[in-house]
Amino acid sequence: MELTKAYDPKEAEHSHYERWESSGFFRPEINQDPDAPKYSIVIPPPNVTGSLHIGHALQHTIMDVLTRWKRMQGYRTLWLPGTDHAGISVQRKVVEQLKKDEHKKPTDIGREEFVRRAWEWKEQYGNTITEQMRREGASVDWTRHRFTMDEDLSKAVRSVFVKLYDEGWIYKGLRIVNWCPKDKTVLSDLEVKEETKKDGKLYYLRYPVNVGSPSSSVDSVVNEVNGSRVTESTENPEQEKDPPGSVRDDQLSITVATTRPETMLGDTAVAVSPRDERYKDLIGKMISLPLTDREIPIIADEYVDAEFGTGAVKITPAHDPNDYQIGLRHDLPQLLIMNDDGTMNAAAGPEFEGIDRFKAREMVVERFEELGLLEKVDDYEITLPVCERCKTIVEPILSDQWFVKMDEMRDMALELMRTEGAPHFSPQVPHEKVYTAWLENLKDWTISRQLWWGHQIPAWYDADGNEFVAMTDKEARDKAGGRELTQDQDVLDTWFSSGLWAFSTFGWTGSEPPALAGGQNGRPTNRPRAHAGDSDLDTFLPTDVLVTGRDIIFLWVSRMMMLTKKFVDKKAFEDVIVTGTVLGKDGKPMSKSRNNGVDPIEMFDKFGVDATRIYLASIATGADIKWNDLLIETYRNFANKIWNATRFCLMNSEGAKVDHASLMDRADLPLADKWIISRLNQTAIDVNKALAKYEFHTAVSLLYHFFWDDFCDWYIELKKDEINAGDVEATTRILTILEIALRMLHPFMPYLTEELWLKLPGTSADMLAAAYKNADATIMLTEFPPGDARAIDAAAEADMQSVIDLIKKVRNIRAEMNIKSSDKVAVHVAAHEEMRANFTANEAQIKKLARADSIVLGDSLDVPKASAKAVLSGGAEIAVPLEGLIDFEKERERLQNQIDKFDTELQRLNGQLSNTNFVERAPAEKVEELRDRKQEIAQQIWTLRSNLDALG
RNA sequence: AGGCACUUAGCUCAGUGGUAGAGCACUACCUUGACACGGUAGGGGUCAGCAGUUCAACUCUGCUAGUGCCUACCA
Repeated sequence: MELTKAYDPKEAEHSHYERWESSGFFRPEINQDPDAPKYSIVIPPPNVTGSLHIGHALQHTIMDVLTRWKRMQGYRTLWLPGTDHAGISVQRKVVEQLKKDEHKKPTDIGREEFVRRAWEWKEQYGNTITEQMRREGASVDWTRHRFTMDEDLSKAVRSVFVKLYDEGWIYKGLRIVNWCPKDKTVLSDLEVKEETKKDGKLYYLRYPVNVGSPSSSVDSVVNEVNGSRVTESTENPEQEKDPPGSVRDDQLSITVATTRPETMLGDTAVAVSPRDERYKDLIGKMISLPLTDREIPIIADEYVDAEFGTGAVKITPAHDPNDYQIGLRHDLPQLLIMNDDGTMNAAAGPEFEGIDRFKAREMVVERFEELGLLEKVDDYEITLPVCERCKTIVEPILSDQWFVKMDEMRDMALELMRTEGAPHFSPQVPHEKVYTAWLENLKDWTISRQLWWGHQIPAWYDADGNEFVAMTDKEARDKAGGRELTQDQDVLDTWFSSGLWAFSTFGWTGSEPPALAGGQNGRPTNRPRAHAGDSDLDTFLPTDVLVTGRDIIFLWVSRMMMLTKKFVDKKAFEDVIVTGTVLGKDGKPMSKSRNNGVDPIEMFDKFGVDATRIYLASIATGADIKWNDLLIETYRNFANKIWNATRFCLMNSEGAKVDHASLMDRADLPLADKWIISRLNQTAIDVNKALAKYEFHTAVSLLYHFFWDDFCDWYIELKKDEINAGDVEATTRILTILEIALRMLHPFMPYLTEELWLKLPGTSADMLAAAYKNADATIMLTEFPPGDARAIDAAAEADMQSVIDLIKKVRNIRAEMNIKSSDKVAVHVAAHEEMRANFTANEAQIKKLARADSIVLGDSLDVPKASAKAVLSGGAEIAVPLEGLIDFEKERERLQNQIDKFDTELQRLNGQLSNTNFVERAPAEKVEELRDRKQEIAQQIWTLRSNLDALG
């Protein structure tokens, strides 16, 4: 069979996936072993609106490597795919479409029609990412694909809501929430990001105090304050340190500082510190709030920091969370002055009604200036809360919303961490600590959203506003005694349904036991084996590992942990692998605005899926990485190397085929074969260990160097002559070694390895792992090489090292002495008997790779002066006679160089060994090791010196 | 403000209480019957700085500097 000269990834990517999928290879049911242990992963469901980005590719690679590895190990393996309904994102797409196509607003078509169109949108565009996942080679079980708004998952959502409500863990109430005026919905704290504005302003507004019956004491306070602190000039440095008390004597007033002047229209008090001497006597007085006809009190509250600003704070309970709390303490009215779109409402007064909040801000400031009440405006760097998705500045606003009480759930999660260390994070530092700390400070979770797309809240109201929470409207009506009810118009936060993902995807609906018998809700199952008759919930939960990014540890991971514990009484997952961030070429996070994004599909096209995958796997777990195409190129080249190594093996494979028996009787095999078998098994053992620890980069590095350095650079080169000569036994062995190596590479490079494996002579369905007996031939169902410790042959490795050392030393001489590659040399070796025997046994290979025409072995060297020399480890010495070719100056330099290197080491060793502290306190083994080393080096230096002297 | 992490070759990054590594880049040679997406041989590092623990520190501890991330507050 003839392969093309260079590997073309597209060829291999073309057909295998479809065959794998349609053959059911991705399904756990492919496993015929009734006692197979299970392995399960649920995918973090990407948004239906999303398309694949490099972060997905990274996470999917890790999940697929684990899934394929475990499947090959014989586990009943499930990687469950799915998508998230992504409330706001989809809603926005449909709104845009509606506006563009029909110039309509959602309210023009009504809720029912809108939701119908959202489904339509989802059906039409929502599978972009699932198609892209096929390209990635992701071995997910598509027959178990779930969508967060599937009927069963929706049922699960309602069950959870009802249960939490009944237990008092879900409540509805008026709170200050984060409001996005563009999306017109509330957001949870986690959906709000911060943006720093350097050009922010701090406005100082003067509020006149009503002096109904001024007491003299007030006057004196005022005067004192005024006299010592008030200054008009903003340039006065005094003022920076010591802000003005700002109560003026001509018109008694109090100055407040604010970054949001428009909210003064909703002020219902001004607060000062109870310990602030400046204002002590103003407490209880009233203020005529400018631009309104309202009078508001001056109150004292601990919250106020006398040192900050003017020491007086305007209180707007309906538009600021802290003010809200103060308002509750002092029983202040809560005056809402904005509409849901960020414009001012009637309560803001006729002058401002209907005006946008930012325009209103300007107007308020202008009016204050006209009234002589704008004391000053300072530049002020401010961080603003913005909507994570649309970047609109979020407005804190008083609103009636649904919340989940988190204290008990938090305790459950903390308990799991404390008692079981669950989930176990990789890397553990810093995530375990961050996760725990976050839980400890957890606040209630706002779960209602003012959207139409999503799970409508299963709460109904009668005409009097009584609340009925139930699974269906019928149930609710029954509860209400048949009265006419209307359902709550809000939907649930998308993360509410995602929080159930670990168990809702396995058929849990909360009402009945899952379809497949067994599976009582909440029954802990500690059985190690998963049996065919069990429900998915029993079989696959807890899942083994969750692979995700840092950004959703709180948003999703923690909630899934809590809700799964609460409703199924199991851990959602044992481990969490937290991937790092793939940064753009400029070292900054990828973003549209920076235009530094990397499209994984482009990478697939340019370098191949396998090269991209193994590159992504080569990034240390959790580490951020700056993107660099050159690195993928390394693995593109690696793929080509594998391709060509296979090509070489196949070129001369007449009569040979993969045969594992050929590696069994190792004792009689040539050194190179013993050596490569030893290396192969050691690599397999180490790769398995690395994967078990989620050290994917270590596994990649082991495989890369085994394949490239050991297998290609040495083994193939050593065996080349035999194989080219048609030695069937030698070819059988190399094909067998190659086959095992391909299996180890498969989880990382599925397409290439499948393509090549199928081409190897002798591969067939008979070679599949025991659990997959009836499946068609595929590398993905062969056994992942476990590595056999008995095949590790230290003596063979040492002998091979000796041969390699010899060849390298001769090559070095050749290169440094500028010997043409076509010129053969004679190699003289002085070595002890055992070593000589080793060299004799491998003479042909040494001659070939060192380009020597003769090897002269003896006790000592007997060569002309015009020879280049070197020492080998193990006390041997070599010489290459270079009659007429030698450059004595160059040779002297070369020898001196070698001496210098050894000398540096010798100095260090001498230093250590002459230190009595070291000799006495270091482990005897270590001391012995250094003494041996010193002796060897001293000997080598002596040899090199005498060679140098001999040159004259 | 608090917390955490990072700083290793020109670049991108691994790594370890006991001789400092890879890929790319660089230098020289090689179109040798698998592969130029290749081969061979090289050059290149006070492991950010300072102090401490230790027989021994790139590795452990503390401090300093720079970088990045997270959490909270921000009238």
